[in-house]
Amino acid sequence: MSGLSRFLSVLRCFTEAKANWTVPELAEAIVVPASTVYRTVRELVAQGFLEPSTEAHYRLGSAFIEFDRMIRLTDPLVKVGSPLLRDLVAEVRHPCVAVLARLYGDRVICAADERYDGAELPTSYERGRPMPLTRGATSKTILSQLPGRRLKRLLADADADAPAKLSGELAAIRKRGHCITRGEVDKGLVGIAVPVSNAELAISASLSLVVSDATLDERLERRLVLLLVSAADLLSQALRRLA
Amino acid sequence: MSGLSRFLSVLRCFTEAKANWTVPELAEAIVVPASTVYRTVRELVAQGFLEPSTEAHYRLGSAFIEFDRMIRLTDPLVKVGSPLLRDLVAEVRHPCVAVLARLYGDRVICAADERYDGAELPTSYERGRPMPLTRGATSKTILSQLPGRRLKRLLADADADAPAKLSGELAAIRKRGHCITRGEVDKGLVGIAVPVSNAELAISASLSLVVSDATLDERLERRLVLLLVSAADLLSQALRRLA
DNA sequence: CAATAAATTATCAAAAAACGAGAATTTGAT
DNA sequence: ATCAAATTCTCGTTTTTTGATAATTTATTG
Repeated sequence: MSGLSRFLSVLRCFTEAKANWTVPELAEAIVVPASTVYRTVRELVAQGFLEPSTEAHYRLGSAFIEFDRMIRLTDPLVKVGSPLLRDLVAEVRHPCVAVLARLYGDRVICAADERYDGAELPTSYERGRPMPLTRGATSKTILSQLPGRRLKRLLADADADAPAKLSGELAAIRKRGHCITRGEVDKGLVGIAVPVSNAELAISASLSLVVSDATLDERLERRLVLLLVSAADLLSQALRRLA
Repeated sequence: MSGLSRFLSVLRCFTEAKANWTVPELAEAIVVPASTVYRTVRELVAQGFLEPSTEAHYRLGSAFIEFDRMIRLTDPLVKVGSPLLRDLVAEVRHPCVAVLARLYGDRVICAADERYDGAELPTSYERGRPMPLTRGATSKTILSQLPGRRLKRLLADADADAPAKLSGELAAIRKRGHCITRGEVDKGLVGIAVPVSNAELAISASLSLVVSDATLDERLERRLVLLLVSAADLLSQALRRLA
């Protein structure tokens, strides 16, 4: 282990299931001598990525909150997209969650979200949560925009026969301009997504709405697609202005 | 330069003023050979802390969004405090910003905030923004809770004669249980803060309200102090339940 | 599609830092 | 003050990082 990965192997231990670690616990988990982990943890604490918690335990530190703010302030997709999600959800006037997502390594991450006021949809999509690459309208719509070589490499790593399974569907998304999937990510929920891209800023993302399958009729579906397309258009324009 | 600081010297370049960097620019800014910075940037990109942007430029990466989510899900102060801020602001029924802040190295950082619906207060306090250690009710209230030795060391690094200037004021906060400052951070704004602490979780924080000086009369001030004290009490109880 | 410029990665020997086992020290709770 | 646990320190050894340069890849433009 070396360089950054030495630190990440520690940071990645901090999960929702176990958010508090002692040094000996960390040492055992990542199979590294305690004296080394003490040194690593000391550096992480010094930089604010970890902080002391209950005696001898550590938790994630506020540096992440600081850098997250910097992203909210400077990332074009987040900065331009967040207010737009608010408007979109208001126009929808129906329980839903709006999501702006982008590629994140070999997964997709939600970079901004907005819930319709009071909507209690049990959706997996929430800001900062990595999601599967090949399931759901949000992810597939992102994949549909990737250049061939990049897509191929990505899918090869994910799943040997993914390219074959997906290529038809991705072509359909490119043709139709949107993607609708039912229950692929969360049972009983429908995802409707449209592409958002800006080559200059190296952004290929998707804008999507998640609604309950039960409350979605054809008429509403058509309306949501139209709203999404128009919102994505505004977003793309705003991004072009930034570039 | 070595270890983590090598990576941080790159990440700290990404600011609101300049959020996009090329490798040669970074190399010049931190005075390190380009070939070294290329390697450093590559590692940061691989871990998601940077991502490619406009041709040959880089911006902060989504890993920060991911870790920030983990903090929102697991940090006791943020997790318990956020819903409480919402309730507090609703009860205030007056333009204000509620802030939950904690110590962050030699500064104070806002870990959660909530604006009264539609309030346009031009306050500096916002989630993730580091603030000065010795100015404003929010910071002073945190300082007032620190053990003597820690406080001394902290103030010595900040300002040679800070201990003398502040000790009286901090004692007063400990006695009264709250702190009110006018225009110390933002002109025309008043900060009202109460301590939030839990020794078991190693939390010493403050809960505060920022309101416009012009709209604050004595009667309102008393009400806000009472609301804060009661909210802080609820928060402390909830934290004790977690510990 | 070739030509060109720019960005990025690879190479490799010298220099520096990390490693890890154990000792020494600090810290925190009685 | 005492004790146990946590943390830092020490230091020879091993491993990585470093940085100048060369090689390669990538993107652009005629």
